[in-house]
Amino acid sequence: MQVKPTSKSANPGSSEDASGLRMTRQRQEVYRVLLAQRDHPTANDVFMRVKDGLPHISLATVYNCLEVLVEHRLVRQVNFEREPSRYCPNLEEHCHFHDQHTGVIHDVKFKPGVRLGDVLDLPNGAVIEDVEINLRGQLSLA
Amino acid sequence: MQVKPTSKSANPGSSEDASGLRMTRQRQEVYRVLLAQRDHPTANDVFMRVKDGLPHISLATVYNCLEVLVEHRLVRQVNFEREPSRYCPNLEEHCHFHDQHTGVIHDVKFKPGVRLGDVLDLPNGAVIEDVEINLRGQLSLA
DNA sequence: GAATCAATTTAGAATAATTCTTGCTATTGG
DNA sequence: CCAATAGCAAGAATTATTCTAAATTGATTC
Repeated sequence: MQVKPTSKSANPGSSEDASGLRMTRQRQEVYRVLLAQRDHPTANDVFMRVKDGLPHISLATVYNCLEVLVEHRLVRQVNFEREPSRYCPNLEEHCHFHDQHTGVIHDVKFKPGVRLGDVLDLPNGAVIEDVEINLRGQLSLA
Repeated sequence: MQVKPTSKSANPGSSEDASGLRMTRQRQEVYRVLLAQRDHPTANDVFMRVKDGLPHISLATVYNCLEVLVEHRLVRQVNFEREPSRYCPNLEEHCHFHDQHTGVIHDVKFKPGVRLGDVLDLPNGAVIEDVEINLRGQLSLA
């Protein structure tokens, strides 16, 4: 029934940011919350924080927003074992160290110049799309 | 009702193996299945395979056995994203490459002499208890 | 401004891997 | 043999996440 040309109805120009993502109020808030407190919160943590600014937001929406932000590579999803996913706005190549004493997750950078292929005996022709390195241990004071 | 046919029922004489684990028939079967087909099966995969030899085993028991084997470090638990856990009897230090084209998970060894501390900018005083490295990508034929 | 129309949000239901509970059986040490 | 402990089975419970369906939004075109 639509006689519409619909040429660009789906995704109007000025509503998207550089990564092609429509920045709705909810997505903004979710993203803002992640940037504001970089402690690798879970979806539920984010939910609780976002409610300050958007009291009517639903948990499903938080999940949707996080999913979209991850897809658009503005945010990384961090999984430790089978614990609830955590979210990290640090886009630098880095990995995660879970201090099991404090529960804190630290970002850990690679030393400069390190390349995976130098370190791992990768199968021939392997094209790596994604790397996830998770460490568990503790920070001894000694 | 039965007056105790102890001698050969389920668990012959020496009950524990080197790792202090009581090797029941169920744990044996679970472990055997993991060793027999090293394709990183899920708990449910293991369940189905074990049923050949032990038709009455329950899924809960498979989970229990896997948990115990992991605790005793005879088996490693492998988690990719939030997918069901997989189990790996390869005890060598290694990591995992998930070929998203075939779904196969390959074991990947470190190149000889590589140490984490050489590669990562670890926090001062970090004692690493466990390392998990997961790669995703594909094996290009070219 | 009104109509349009896909994208988005929402609330709640559904899903599914895993864990827990309970009762029972087997095994071990005394 | 007996008591104590460990392990097993079946099914219920848990829980992070996803799905569904209906309502809303908002950019664009008329």
